[in-house]
Amino acid sequence: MEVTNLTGDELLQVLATLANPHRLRVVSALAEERNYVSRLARDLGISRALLQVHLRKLEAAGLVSAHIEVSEDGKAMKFYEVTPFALHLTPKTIMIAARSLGTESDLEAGVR
Amino acid sequence: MEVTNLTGDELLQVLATLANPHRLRVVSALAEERNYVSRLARDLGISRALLQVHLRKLEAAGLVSAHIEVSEDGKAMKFYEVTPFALHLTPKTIMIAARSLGTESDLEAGVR
DNA sequence: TCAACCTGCTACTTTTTCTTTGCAGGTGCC
DNA sequence: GGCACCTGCAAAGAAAAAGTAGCAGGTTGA
Repeated sequence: MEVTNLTGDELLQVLATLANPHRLRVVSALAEERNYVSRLARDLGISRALLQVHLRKLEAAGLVSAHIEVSEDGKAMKFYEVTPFALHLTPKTIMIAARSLGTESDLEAGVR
Repeated sequence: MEVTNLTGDELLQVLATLANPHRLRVVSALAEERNYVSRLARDLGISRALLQVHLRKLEAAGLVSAHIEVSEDGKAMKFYEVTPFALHLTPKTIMIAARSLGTESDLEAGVR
C-alpha cells in the first residue's frame, strides 16, 4: 500500500482513520500480535462496543483485516491483524494525491 | 520532520490536520508555489475566512509557515509556504509513536 | 438452567469539527 | 471620499464523529 497508489479520497480516508488515539493504539497493538476483539478490548481498557466501531473503520480503510477462527473449545473468535502498509507523506506525494480529490464526486454531488 | 521523531500526540495532530480535503489542497497548492492568503483563497475557490481557519491549523501542526511581506504598492501580505516534511507511516512506526500516546495528558486530565 | 465466555448491532447522546456571517483594522489610487 | 485591494478575528449555526447503553445471537461446562 503506497501513497502514490492511492486516490486523494482514499488517502483522506486513511488519514481520517488514523487520526484517532484509540485507532492508533489498535494498530500498534495489532502490529505486535494479532488478537481477537474481546481480548483486545480488555488489553486496551476500552469497551467492546467502542472497539468494534474503531475496528470497522480501520477495516474499511484497509488498515486491518479480520477472519473468524473457532477455538478448541468451540468459541467463534474474530481475529484481527494489521495490513502491511507504507505511506510516505511529503508535500510532493500529497500534491500528487490531491489531484484526484473530489473531482468526480463534485460533479455527481450536483454542484451545477 | 520524521515520524520517528514525533510523539504520539504530535503524530495525532499532524494526521488530524491532514485529514481534510481543503487542507490537503492547501498543502498541494503551496507545494507548487508559495502564496498569500487572498490569492490562495481565490485559487482554491473557497472563502478567505475558511482558508484562514485551515491555515491556522496547518501552521499549528507545523506543516506550513508564514511571514509577512510588503508588496511594492505597500500592501501587507501574508505569504505561506509548506514545511518540508516526510512522514513514513507503517505499522511499526505507528507502534513506536503510540507508546507516547496520551500518557502524561492522562495524568494531567485528572484521571487520578 | 445458569454462568462465563465469544460475537453482533443500532438508537441515542455528547463532543468535536467545520463553515458562514459579519465585523474590525490597514494601504494606495482615481 | 470612495473603491479595490490586503489583513484579522469571533460568534453562532450546521454537520460529522465519538462514545454509551442496551439489546440480540451463539458456544461450553458446572
